[in-house]
Amino acid sequence: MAKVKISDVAREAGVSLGTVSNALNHPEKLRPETLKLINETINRLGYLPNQSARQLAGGATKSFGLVLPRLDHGFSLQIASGAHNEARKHGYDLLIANADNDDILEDHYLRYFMGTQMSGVMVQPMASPDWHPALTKMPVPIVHLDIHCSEPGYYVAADNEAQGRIIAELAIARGAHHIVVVGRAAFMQLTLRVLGIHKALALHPDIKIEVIDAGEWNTAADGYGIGTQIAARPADERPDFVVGLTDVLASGVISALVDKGIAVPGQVRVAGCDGNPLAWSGSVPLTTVAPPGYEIGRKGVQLLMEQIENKAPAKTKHIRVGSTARTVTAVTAAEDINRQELVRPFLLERASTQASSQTDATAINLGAYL
Amino acid sequence: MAKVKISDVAREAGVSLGTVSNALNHPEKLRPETLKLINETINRLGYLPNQSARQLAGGATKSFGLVLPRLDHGFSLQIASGAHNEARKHGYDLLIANADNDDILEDHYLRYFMGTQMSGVMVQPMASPDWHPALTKMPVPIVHLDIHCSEPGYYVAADNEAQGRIIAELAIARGAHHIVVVGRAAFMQLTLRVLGIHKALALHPDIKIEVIDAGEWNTAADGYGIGTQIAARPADERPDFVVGLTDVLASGVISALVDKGIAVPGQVRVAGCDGNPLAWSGSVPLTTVAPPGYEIGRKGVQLLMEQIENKAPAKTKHIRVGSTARTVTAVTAAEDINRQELVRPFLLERASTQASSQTDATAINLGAYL
DNA sequence: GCTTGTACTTGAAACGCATCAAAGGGGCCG
DNA sequence: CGGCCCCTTTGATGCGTTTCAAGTACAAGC
Repeated sequence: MAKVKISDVAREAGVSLGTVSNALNHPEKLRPETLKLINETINRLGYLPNQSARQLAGGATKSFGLVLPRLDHGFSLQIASGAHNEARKHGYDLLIANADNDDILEDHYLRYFMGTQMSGVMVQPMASPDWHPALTKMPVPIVHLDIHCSEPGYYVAADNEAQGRIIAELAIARGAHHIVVVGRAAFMQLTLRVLGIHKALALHPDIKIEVIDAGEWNTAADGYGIGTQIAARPADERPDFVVGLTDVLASGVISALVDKGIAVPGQVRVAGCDGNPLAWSGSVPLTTVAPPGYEIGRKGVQLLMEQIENKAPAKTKHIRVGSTARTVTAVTAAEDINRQELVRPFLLERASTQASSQTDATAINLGAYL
Repeated sequence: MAKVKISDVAREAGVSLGTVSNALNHPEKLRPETLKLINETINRLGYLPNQSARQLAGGATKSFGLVLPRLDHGFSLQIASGAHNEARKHGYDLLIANADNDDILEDHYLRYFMGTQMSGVMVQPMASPDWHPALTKMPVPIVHLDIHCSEPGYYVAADNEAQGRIIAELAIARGAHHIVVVGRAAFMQLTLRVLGIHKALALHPDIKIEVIDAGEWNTAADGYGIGTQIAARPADERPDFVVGLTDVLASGVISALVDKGIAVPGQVRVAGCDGNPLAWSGSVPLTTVAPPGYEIGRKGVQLLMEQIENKAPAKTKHIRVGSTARTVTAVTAAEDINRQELVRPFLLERASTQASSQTDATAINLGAYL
């Protein structure tokens, strides 16, 4: 049961070590008969190249690492999916690690990947990537996903503030008079969404706005609680438009309202803010703003490729990917899964060597989304 | 920007190579001052151990590989989640690869993992694992998940036939007279579910049963189509109980029925068959049979550990994990996520050196589930 | 028959680290 | 002061590859 190594194959095939190696890596250099003989021997012996040795001897392998905060969040999955397809397109493997909402683990896997001679690494960080500047200085290309900060480095993110604006304008278009925003803005992304909502509503002082904290984890149960509370209000204090900062929050709110006999969207409209078609299997349609996770993953790999191919790439590059508002049902969600290759959202790119400040002032044409 | 290696650290810290290595792997062997000095130097230089070299020199690392057919299927995520937690508990890392429904890729990643000196590898295979007996013979522990075949090897699977029985008994308990099963039994798992349903209904000849193919991919859209068709039937030809072989199918059926003005569950009851709380964010509750993905992942890692720790383990071990029927809503689903550590479903284990035939005849006490 | 060139093949030298037998440095006892 | 033992540190060795300069064999051209 001892592992078969390259020297075993060489001896068995009656050729030298280097020839077997060539058969694996530069088959065009070998005479067809030799190649055939070696391949047969490899199969007969069940030889499997030791990746560690290959990497050690040959430098980086064609594979990327992706560290995600959780796997059960549809948005992360869309990122993984986009990154996967783009990586395969360039002939790279993609390995995924689950940090399980634990920043120690996140750091651990990040170091692991960087130490494995991965060609590049991507993270969807839980906190700001100021978090460990040491890693950014490593000689391994790294791209931060779904986050947008002023540190030098490579980032691909959705424009969360724009998402807030989109939702707000949606509410305005629907003639809302009283909006309730549900959720705890614990993460930067959510904070920006709230900011966007406020900015958009600044022009409409007649619309009343209220923000309700939903508990630490923004779960559906939290949403259900808030929904119940809203339902209990006298009709004239009840909002006509509820925004869940997260789709599951919105979903919980809907459940509660419906349970209490309040018509959705008849009496109260509810919108979400995650746009998570992969996870949305609800029978009731939900209008939501969809940050393009798939596209973020794709762009992330492209940035990695760019760093690999250019010897002296820009030190900093920020990409913002636009979002779209849409109504998803289980049916459209399923279609999306098959259609996602076609998605080509509006992109806004900027590259510079030290222009972190520039990238913060961005005007996105919202008209196209509504 | 050249990579810092262990010898750089050693020189800089004024100690020898082996000492730095010890600081990394056997810190207890070092004098505290030395350890501190080395750690400081490591941080100052930004040294990151080369995993390839470590693995090459030191043999297998403490990490497992998991190959999944898709990431956007909640069931696979539950597996990943269970495997992750169990692996971490034993101090192992878990790396995940997405085979993207492509058996070439599945094979590719499997070989990749085996070649990387992983301590063990798990697959949720797309086809039968007869598929590549060569890999099973490799000197790397391997466990097949969610599949149950007669080949020697290690398997952990849900009892899909029992799932069918559970659903059928649920229908009987609800007084169903006419059951429609929706879905294409393209995979072994689905076939077994249908078989279980038929077996359970064999005792009730008065109940009419009908199986409707839903198209190749069993999508929500397919379910919607079938739902529409069911709704269009005259009331007396309409079933009073619909089983979706998949949760998304059931979801599509519900959408269609509701759209056409048929009350669910008033006029027609609908049940699913995936039990996918992680993905279920619908506002309408769905009753479903939940194959314990989390538990399968957990058991998979345990089998891996067993193979690693025992020098001469059983050559074959099949584990079947029971399922539970339950009603999930977005709210309970979210709770499940936090509660999954506690799930301890009914287990049925068998171990033997050549008893592949035994394992096929299994009686599970269904009473406990209903 | 000798030279030059072409097409393959060879094997030794890294790659960066873990390991382990051996050496070093005290402290303690006789 | 010598001998012992224990705790800590050393550095040569090998892990399984890739790479590449050097080698071989053979054919064509003179």
